[in-house]
Amino acid sequence: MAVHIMTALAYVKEKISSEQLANTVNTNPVVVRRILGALNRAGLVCAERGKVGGFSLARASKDISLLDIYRAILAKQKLVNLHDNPQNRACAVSCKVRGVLSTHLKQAQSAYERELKKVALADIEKSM
Amino acid sequence: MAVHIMTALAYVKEKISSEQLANTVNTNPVVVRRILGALNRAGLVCAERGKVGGFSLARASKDISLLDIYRAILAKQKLVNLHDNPQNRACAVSCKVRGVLSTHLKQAQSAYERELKKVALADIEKSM
DNA sequence: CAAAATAGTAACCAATGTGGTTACATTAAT
DNA sequence: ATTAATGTAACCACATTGGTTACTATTTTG
Repeated sequence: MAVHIMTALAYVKEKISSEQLANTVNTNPVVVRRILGALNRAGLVCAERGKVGGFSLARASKDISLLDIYRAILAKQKLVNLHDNPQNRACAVSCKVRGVLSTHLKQAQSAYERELKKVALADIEKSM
Repeated sequence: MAVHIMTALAYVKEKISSEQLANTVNTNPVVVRRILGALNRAGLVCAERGKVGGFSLARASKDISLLDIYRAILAKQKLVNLHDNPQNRACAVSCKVRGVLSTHLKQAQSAYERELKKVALADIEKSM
C-alpha cells in the first residue's frame, strides 16, 4: 500500500489529500494517513495541515528507491526471524545455532535490500 | 526453529525423538512434530513411528540448503506481499501498480533465495 | 498378546499483528 | 467563525502463530 500511495503521489505531481489517496487504494483515509505518517517521519513525503492541506513527495521520484519505502514502513522488522525460545545451556546446537543462522539471514536480507535499492519510484511511475 | 531442528539432526547423526528435539529448542514436542511434518513432506527428513521411532535426515547435510528448509516451511508465502484491496477502475495507478511492483518484488525474492541456496546445512553443522 | 513408547493430528487457547472504523483534537485558509 | 484537512487514540474483526491437551495409529519388546 505504501508503494501504491507513493506511486500515486509521483503520478499526480501536485498536493493531494488522504481522502483522494484512499480512493485509489480503495481503503480508509485513516489507514492511508497512518502509512503517510511513517513515510513522513522517514522524510519521504511532506504533509500540510489545515484547509487545502495534503501530501506530496519530499523529493524527486528518481531519488526515492523501493528500499527507502521498505525501510520507512518495515523499519525494524526482518524478512525472516530467529525463534526466541530460551537456550538449553546443556546443548551446543541450542547455544550456537542462532548466531550462525543470523549471519546467513543477514546476508540474504542484504541481497533483498540491494534489489529494492535498484528500483526508483520514477521507474514505477513511468510504467503507469 | 526448523533450521535449529535440522541442525540438531545433522549434529547427532542418529535417530532422535521429537521429545529430545523439543528439549534443544526449548519448546513442546507437538510444535516440533508439526515442523517435522512439513520437513518430512518436503522429503528432508525420515520419520519412523512406533517404539524406538524418531527422526533423521533424509540425505547428507551437505546436500540440504537453507533454501530447501525455507521452502519446506514457508512454501507459498512471499517475503513481502501486495495489498489485495479491489482496484479502482477509474485510476491508472490503482490498475497497474500491483503488476509492476510484483515483478520487482519477485526479483528481490529471488536474490534472497539465491543467498539461502548458497548455505548448506553442513556449513552450519560445522560451526557447532 | 499386552504394555510401552513413539509419531500424527485435531482441537483449543493466548498472544500478536494488521487493516478497517469511529471519534475527536489540531491546524490553517477563507 | 466556518470549513476542510492532518494526526492520533481507541476499538473491533480477522488471521497467524506457538503452546497445550488429548487422542489415535504404529511399532517394538517383554
